[in-house]
Amino acid sequence: MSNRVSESEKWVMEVLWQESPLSSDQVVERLATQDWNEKTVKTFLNRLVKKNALAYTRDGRRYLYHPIMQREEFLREESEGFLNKIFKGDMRELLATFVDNKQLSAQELDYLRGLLDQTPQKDNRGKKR
Amino acid sequence: MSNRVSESEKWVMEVLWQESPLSSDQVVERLATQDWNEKTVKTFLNRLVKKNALAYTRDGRRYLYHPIMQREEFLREESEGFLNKIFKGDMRELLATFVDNKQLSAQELDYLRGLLDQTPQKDNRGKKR
DNA sequence: CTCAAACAATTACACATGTAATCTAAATTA
DNA sequence: TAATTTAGATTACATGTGTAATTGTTTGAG
Repeated sequence: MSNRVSESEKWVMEVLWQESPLSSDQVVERLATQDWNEKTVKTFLNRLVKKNALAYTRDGRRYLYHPIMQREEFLREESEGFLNKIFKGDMRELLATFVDNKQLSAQELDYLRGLLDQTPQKDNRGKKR
Repeated sequence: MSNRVSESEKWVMEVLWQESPLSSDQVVERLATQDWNEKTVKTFLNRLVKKNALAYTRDGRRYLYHPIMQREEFLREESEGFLNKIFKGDMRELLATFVDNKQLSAQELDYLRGLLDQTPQKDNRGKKR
């Protein structure tokens, strides 16, 4: 089995990133909008445990699940993968496609400008790691 | 069969976006770096034709392939899908993740600032195209 | 203590994808 | 013309994913 969290599985992760630990039934409840059978959700919980994205503690006869993989880590990995797969790692083309085709709102543009203004650049000193 | 161009298939598309029409052998040549068996590439060509991403004309006993789907269209769709799947359509979070985690270079930042300065905003009147 | 309810674990099955091998028909060559 | 080559067409098969149903097991209700 791959170790990657699939699209459907991601919805389960989102629930648990928002609130955890939760029992499988609680996860099912919170995914009512997805209109999945309870069994389906449980399959995803199982697979996510096997993928080391979730873990659980026992609570009597049932499990309480909590994330191991963190949301930021997930987003970072997916973003990185997407950039490489679709844009061959060319950030400028990615940005151009988004900025160009998405017709960003004034707010999004301002937000982005703000980000840029605070963003330390790659060649800055003081970046530890 | 899904109509989506898969990751491997995309490499074939890239070749033909760059230069077309090409015979299958020519495509194989240009994909030498991928280290795929010729049969594998042929499979991808076939699937891409079925998916209406490629078409061909006959040239004697062989086919000359050319793209139907355009690169910009592909990038736009993939970007849109990624934004929705991973960031639930929240452009700000996407941008934040990229800007934050990718540690953009000074050049990329400048490039992005330039894009922003010319980008017409969503609520602008006179949106042409 | 026995049995049913309710969990989790296991199994199922179709479709997509990666990765080819085999089959078939047409063209080339002997 | 018969045999061989070769291109495309068809088939193959494992793994991942979506989507559950079935089986096994523990615990609470009688």
